Amino acid sequence: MTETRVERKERTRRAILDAALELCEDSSLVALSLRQVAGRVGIVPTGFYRHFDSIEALGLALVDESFVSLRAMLRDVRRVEAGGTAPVSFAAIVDRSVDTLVSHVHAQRAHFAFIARERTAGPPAVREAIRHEIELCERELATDLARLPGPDAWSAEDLRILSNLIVTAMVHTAESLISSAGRPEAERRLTQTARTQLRMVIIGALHWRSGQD
Amino acid sequence: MTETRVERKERTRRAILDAALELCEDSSLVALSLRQVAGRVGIVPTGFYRHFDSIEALGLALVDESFVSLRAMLRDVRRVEAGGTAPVSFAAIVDRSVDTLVSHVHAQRAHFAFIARERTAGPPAVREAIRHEIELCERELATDLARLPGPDAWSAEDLRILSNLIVTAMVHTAESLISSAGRPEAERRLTQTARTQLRMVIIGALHWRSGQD
DNA sequence: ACAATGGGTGAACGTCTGTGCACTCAATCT
DNA sequence: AGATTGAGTGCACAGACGTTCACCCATTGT
Repeated sequence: MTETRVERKERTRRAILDAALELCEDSSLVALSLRQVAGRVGIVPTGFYRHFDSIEALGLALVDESFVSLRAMLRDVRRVEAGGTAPVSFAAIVDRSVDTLVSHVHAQRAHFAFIARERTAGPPAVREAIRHEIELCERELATDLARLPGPDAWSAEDLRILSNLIVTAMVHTAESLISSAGRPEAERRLTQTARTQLRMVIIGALHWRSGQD
Repeated sequence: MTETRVERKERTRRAILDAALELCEDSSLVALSLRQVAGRVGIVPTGFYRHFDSIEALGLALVDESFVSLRAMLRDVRRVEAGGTAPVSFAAIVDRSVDTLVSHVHAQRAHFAFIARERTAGPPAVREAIRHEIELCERELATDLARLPGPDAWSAEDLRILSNLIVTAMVHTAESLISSAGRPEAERRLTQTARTQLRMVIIGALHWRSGQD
């Protein structure tokens, strides 16, 4: 016996998740059929039920999996920010953060594409799950920002609003990166755009409540 | 005879467009079937072909229609900006612009929801059409911004990047407004968030290239 | 008055869909 | 050793799907 029973089951489950991720890449979960997935995996349609109750349940599992990738990215970004004890410039933080985003989007294309797509087009339960996860990310970002120098004038509400803006911009950047796959010059351009936008936002936030008319 | 022949055809065409817009509201175009649409309209499935070659062609027509609504909004925003001859504050421009966005999203919910959803989840041709239209909007916004006071330090590239950021934030605001339908307090909160974000971005842009570290 | 047009019909096709049910048989438990 | 479990099978069903074709018949152009 080279494989235990639970191992074999887990392997099939993984194959189903991978197949689903690939198959819905150019449409959406709502257009994905149980039979397509089973066919791709190499099992009979009814075998699918041994692992998931429905395509929607599969979708929720894919949400979990995708956000593991996204949180890994956030951890990397945070590690950069808190890197040395010496104070670093905002511009440096921005550049490193964008680089981290780009490399993670490359490494986990399918997961980021899944989130971007199903966020607006998935089954209601999937949409809601993604919305909730993103909200958690925004809250995490807000507490990170609170630790940065210069936020004395930022209220809790301002932090929430700023985090929301930054996350929105980064989600959009990820979407664009995904749809520009394999066009390096377009990607460099997008990267530069993201850097500039993030800097503008930070500068705006730093002058917030002091530079109003 | 109360209706001419072309009128009757146009009426059926409209009914198809409306039915499709409603039916794909809680899924996506890629999950919409020709038979569902025909059934809702009250014609036999084959009758569909008298008006469109495929669901995808229908989708492209819906893109056109939806962007008529979106451009009407942009026209309203522009009218506010260029309102009087007296110089108005950026804050006032922002407030009025956000109000205009909110009221148009209310009035044309289905169109804005369609754009937001199919932008990432529609058939490839539809996605591309939407991406292209949004890019045109960004260019228009860039030329509008160039006319505003204070942009002496903004290069053409800066304008493009700034427009992209603003459009992204507003698309996101529209998405949120749509998914918060019928919860007035959530809507007011979103409106306030959008206002603050837009102000932060403008302030950041105004300090751009002068307040860098 | 007559012929042509074209929006809408209705049946039929082959294919794909989700799901139910009885089954096998190797891995696991007792 | 023997009983149990459970992942995967195979068949069958009813329904939805896109598309074809020949067919109406009211509106139109002549």
